[in-house]
Amino acid sequence: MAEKICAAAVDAATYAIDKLYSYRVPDELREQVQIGTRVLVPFGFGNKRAEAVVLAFREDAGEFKLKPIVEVLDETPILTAEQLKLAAWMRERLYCTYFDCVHAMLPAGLWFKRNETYTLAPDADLAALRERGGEDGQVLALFEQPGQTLSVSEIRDRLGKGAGQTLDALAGEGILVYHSNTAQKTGDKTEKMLRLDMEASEAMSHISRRSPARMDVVSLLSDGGAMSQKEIVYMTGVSDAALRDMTKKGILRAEYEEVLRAPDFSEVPRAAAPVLSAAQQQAYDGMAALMDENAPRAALLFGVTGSGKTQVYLQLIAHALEQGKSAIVLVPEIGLTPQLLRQFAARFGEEVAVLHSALSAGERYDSFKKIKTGRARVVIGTRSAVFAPAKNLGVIIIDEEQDAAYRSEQSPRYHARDVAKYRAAQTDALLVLGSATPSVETYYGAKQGKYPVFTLTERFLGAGLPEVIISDMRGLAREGRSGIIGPDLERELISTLEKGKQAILFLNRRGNSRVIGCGVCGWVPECPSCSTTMTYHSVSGRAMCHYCGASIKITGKCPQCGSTSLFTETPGTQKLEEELHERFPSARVLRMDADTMNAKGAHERLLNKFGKGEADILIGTQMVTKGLDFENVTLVGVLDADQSLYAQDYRAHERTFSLITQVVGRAGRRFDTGRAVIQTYSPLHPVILTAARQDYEAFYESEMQTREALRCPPVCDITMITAVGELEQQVLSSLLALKTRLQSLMEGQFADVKAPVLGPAAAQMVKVMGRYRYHLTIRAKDCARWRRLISGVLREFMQDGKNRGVTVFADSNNEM
DNA sequence: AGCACGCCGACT
DNA sequence: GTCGGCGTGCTC
Repeated sequence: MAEKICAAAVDAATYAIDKLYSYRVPDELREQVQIGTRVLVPFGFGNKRAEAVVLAFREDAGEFKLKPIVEVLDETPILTAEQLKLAAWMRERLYCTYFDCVHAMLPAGLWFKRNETYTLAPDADLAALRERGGEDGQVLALFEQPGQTLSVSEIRDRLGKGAGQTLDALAGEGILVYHSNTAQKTGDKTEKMLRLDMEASEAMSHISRRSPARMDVVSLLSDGGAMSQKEIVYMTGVSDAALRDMTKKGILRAEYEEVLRAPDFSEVPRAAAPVLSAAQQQAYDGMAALMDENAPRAALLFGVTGSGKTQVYLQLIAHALEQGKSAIVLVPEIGLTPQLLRQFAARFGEEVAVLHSALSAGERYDSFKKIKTGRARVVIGTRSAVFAPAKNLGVIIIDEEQDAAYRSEQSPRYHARDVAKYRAAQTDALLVLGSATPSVETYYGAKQGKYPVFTLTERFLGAGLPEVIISDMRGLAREGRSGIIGPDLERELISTLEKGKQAILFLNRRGNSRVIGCGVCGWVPECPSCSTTMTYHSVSGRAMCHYCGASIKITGKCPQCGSTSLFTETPGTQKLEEELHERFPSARVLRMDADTMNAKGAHERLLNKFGKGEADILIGTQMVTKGLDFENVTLVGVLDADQSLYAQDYRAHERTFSLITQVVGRAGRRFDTGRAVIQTYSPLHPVILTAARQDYEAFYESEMQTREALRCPPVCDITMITAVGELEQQVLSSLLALKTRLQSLMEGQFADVKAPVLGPAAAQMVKVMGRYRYHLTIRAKDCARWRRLISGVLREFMQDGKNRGVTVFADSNNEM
C-alpha cells in the first residue's frame, strides 16, 4: 500500500508562512487520521510539537521529506466538512491563517494542555551515557536514574530553549522515550484565589520594607479572607510575579474556585406556544414559508423595541424543530440575559444549549457536544455561537443584528452576520436579521431587494411610543445652572416621582471614568505605555489605565509639585448619583455600572430589586439599554446624547441613533404612556431628531446620503491595514514602504483594482501597552482580486526582515 | 512568531 | 582561544 499523506493546518504557522503542510501518516494511525481530526505534529527546526487539523489527503508529497504525525487527538472528526469549507472561506476573506479559523469554531474546552515528557530508558547505562559531552551530556545529567521521567517544561527551565533538538536526537537513539499526555484544559473553569497562609503580622515580617506593594497585599488579605488574583492585582497594583513569589515563600496560599455554573433549566416550567398578534403572525407566516423553500433565504424582521420579536423567533424555531431541523439564535453580549434564557428554556427545555464566553471551558465543551450529537437542537449564544455544529440547520436568527458585538476584534476578524449569511446559504437555511434599528448595510440590502422585510410596528399589548422631549442644553452654564441634570429632565423627574413611577437615566459613555488631577500644577496621571489619562478608582485608591491595567497609588499628594490640592472629577454615574441625592433626597437610586457590577450575579440582583420597585431611579451606562422590561418605568432620560455622535468612525451616527431609539423605547412599555428626555447640545442634528421621532426611514435616507458622499459601506468597502510596533519611527516607515509597494502594484499588475491609499494615520489610540499603531485606509470593492493584492502585500511585508518587530493586519469594513 | 545558524566583539 | 551579542533565514 502506498504511504498515506495528509495536509494539515498547523497552529504554529504564522500568516506569513500559512499554508497546508503535508505529513506522513504512520500505518498504525491510518484508521484514526481522518479529515477533520486534530493531530500533533513536529514542526520547525526543533520539531516542537504543534497542534494541527487534517484538512485533506494527498497523493504525492512532491520534493519534501515528510515528517510523521505523532499523535491523533480526536477519536472522531471534530469538524464537519461544512465547517472545513467555512474555514477556507473565512481564511480567504479575513487575512488570517487556516488555524485561526478552525480555532474560532471550536470551544475553548476542547483545547488541550499538553504535558510532554521524556523518560530515560529503563535499560540505559547511565554511567556510560554521562561520559558524553556537549548538549547530550547536559541533558542526561538531569536524569538521576534509568526510568526517570522529566517534563519538557522542566528540562527547558533548567537548560534553556535550545534543548529541543538534542532531546529529539536522544529519543531517536532510543535513550529517551518521548511521551505526551494531553489532558483536557479545564483552566478557565476555576479562578485562582489567594489567601494568607500565616498570621498577618508574621507575613509582614517576611516582607522587605522596600516592597510596599507586597505589604498592601498582606493588609488587603489580613482579615483572613480569600481574593481572586485579578482583584488583588487591581486593588494593589502588585505584579503577578510578586504574587507567585509570595506563594512560593509560603506567605500566600492559592486555591482554585469554580467561577461559573452552566445555567440549569431543569426547574423552569414549560410554557405553551404564545398567542401571536396579527402582525407577529403575518411575519411568522412569511418567514416560515421562506424556510419551507429549503433554499438560501434571508429576511429582515424590523420590529420596534417592545414589539415582541422574541415571540416570532420562538415560533420560527418551533417550526424548524417540527421539520426535524435545528436553529441557532445569536444575541449581542449584553443581550444574553437570564430572562431571555428562561424564555427559551420554558419553550424548548432540554433542547436548548447555551454558548457564550462567560461559560467555563468545560461548560462550553458540554454544550458543544450536546449540539454536535444532536441532543440539543436550539443553540442560543453570542458571536461565536454562529459556528455551532448544529446539524440540519433550519434557521439562523441574529437579534439586534446592528450590534457591534457581532464583530470580532481579534483574528479571525469576522462578523457573525457574514458567517451566518454564508452558512445559511451553504445549508439552505433561513437567515433572520432582527432589529429595531437595522444596520445601514442590512437595510440597504433589503432596499436592493435581496431579502424581504417583515415589520412589527405595533407595540406589545398596545403600549404607546413615549412622548419625547429634546432638551436643548446649550447655554445652560451661562444661565448659572450647573450639573448634568437639565431643567426639562428635572421637571419630568419630579412629576414621575410624585406619581410613584420609576425612571431610568442613561449615560452615554463607557464605564465610569473618574479623572484625578492636581489643582495647582495641572498634573494628571498619564499611562506610561498607552496614550491615555489614567482614571481614578476610589475602591483601590489608585489611578489605573483601562488599556493595559497599569496603576499608580494616589497618596493625596501631587507627585509633580507636592501640593495636596488633588481633585477628582466624576463625569460618570457616580457624579450623577450624587447630583440626584442632592436634588431628590428622598428618591432611592440604584447605580448600574462597571464599579457596582463586579460581584457575581450583581447584575441580576440589581435588576430584580429595581423590578420589585425597591428603587425609584436606575442609572447606568450602555448596560441599561437592552433587554430590560419594567412595567412601572414611565420616564427615561438620555443625559448626553451627543457623546457618541461625533466619534471619528463612519458608524458613529448609526450607533447614536440605535442607542437613543432603544433607550427611548424603554419608557412606557406597558399600559402607561411614557416620556423620554433627550439632553443634547445639537438639538437640530438629524440623528437626534429622527431618533426622537423613532423615524428609522428618515434616518436611513439622510445617513445614506452621508455614506455616499464619504464613500463608506454599503456604497463602498473600506479596507484598513494596521501596523503595530514598539518603535514609532519603524512602524511609520514600514507602513509607508507598504503603502509605496501597494501603489506600485496598483500601477502595474493590479491596475484593475487601483484605488487611492490614505495614510499612514495614527490610530485613535496611538499607543497601547507601549506599542504604536498606525493605519492605511483604502476604499475599494472587496473582491477576490482585491484580497489577493492585500494578502500578497501583507505576506511580503511579514517576510521582509526589515519589518521585524512590526506586526500588520488588515480588515474590511471595520469601525475606524 | 520561534528557533538555529553564523559571523563579530569582549573577556577568561 | 571561547562565550554570547543579534542579524538572517526557515518552518511539510
